[in-house]
Amino acid sequence: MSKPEQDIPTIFALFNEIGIISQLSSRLFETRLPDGFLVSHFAVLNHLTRLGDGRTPLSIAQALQVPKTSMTHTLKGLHKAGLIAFEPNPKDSRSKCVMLTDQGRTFRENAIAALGPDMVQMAQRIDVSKIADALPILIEVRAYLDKAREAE
Amino acid sequence: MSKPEQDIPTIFALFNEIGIISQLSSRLFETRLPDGFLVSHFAVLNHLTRLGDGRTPLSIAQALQVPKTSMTHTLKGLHKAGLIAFEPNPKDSRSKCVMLTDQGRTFRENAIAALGPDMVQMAQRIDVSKIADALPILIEVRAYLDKAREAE
DNA sequence: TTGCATTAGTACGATTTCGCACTATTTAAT
DNA sequence: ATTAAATAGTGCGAAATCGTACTAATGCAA
Repeated sequence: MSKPEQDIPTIFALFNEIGIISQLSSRLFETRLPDGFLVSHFAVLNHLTRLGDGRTPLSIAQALQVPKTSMTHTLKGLHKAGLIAFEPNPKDSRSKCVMLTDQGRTFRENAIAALGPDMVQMAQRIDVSKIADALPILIEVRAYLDKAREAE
Repeated sequence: MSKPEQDIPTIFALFNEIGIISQLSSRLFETRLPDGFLVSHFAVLNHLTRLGDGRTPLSIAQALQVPKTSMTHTLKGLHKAGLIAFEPNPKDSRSKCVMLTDQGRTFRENAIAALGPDMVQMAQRIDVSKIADALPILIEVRAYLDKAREAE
């Protein structure tokens, strides 16, 4: 703790691994999605399913840590595919609410099912309890970066 | 171990966190790089510094897990900026060797220095020993995905 | 040796991503 | 109430990313 410079290589290594795993998992995931859909699309559907729909584009963008202009584009794609619907935001007419359609929910379920075999295979080859052990610090790092970004 | 389906949510959570951390750290990193440079550029310079230059574009692409067409583009940018040089590959004339220039080495050092304050601050707020503990499983996951991809 | 499959790299085009600038609306201050 | 500052979302343009298809060189087999 006395010499934080010593810790820098460890932090670098973390970001290095995370960058590559993110790259690998996204690409693998996308091969399992229907043509024309990306992880960015799935991430929105998943977010709305897990935390509830009716959220605004901005709040989704912040949760997924992408610029709001990117979210506009992603939502446009989901809307064109009929997976989400827009409703006016009764509390703020500058804004909108993003709603999941039935097709959107089905799409997410199918996507998860399509990944199932990969996940099961991975669960058989990797000690998942170690992943569970690693999750808290990752969540901590995420929260830290999130705050550091706000404070910028 | 008996019911891998139970592990799937844990694996999902891992990829979820990793995706967001990757997003956050890349964006933060890029704000510290000179204008026009991205994490993809730094990653190549860093790779060549750590493991030695003289590698081929394909081997770099595989190490960083990006398509070779993306690597062609990234290398073009580094070359235009004078940070790398190409030499013919004596063992295979289809290929080339990517060499670091002095400017390339300096660029990497400056980039790391520019990140220093962020890293130090993070090392002060986060228990880095927990990061060190988490690294082995991340490396294992990376290696697994890497193999799973080859076997595709 | 000859021929065929494989490999390294690239050109090209489609799409994504994202920063900047803008409009419309809301909030806050006086 | 009026005005200024902040906010939500988008249009636009530039750049990155990546899949497909191609060329050139290599390796392998008969």
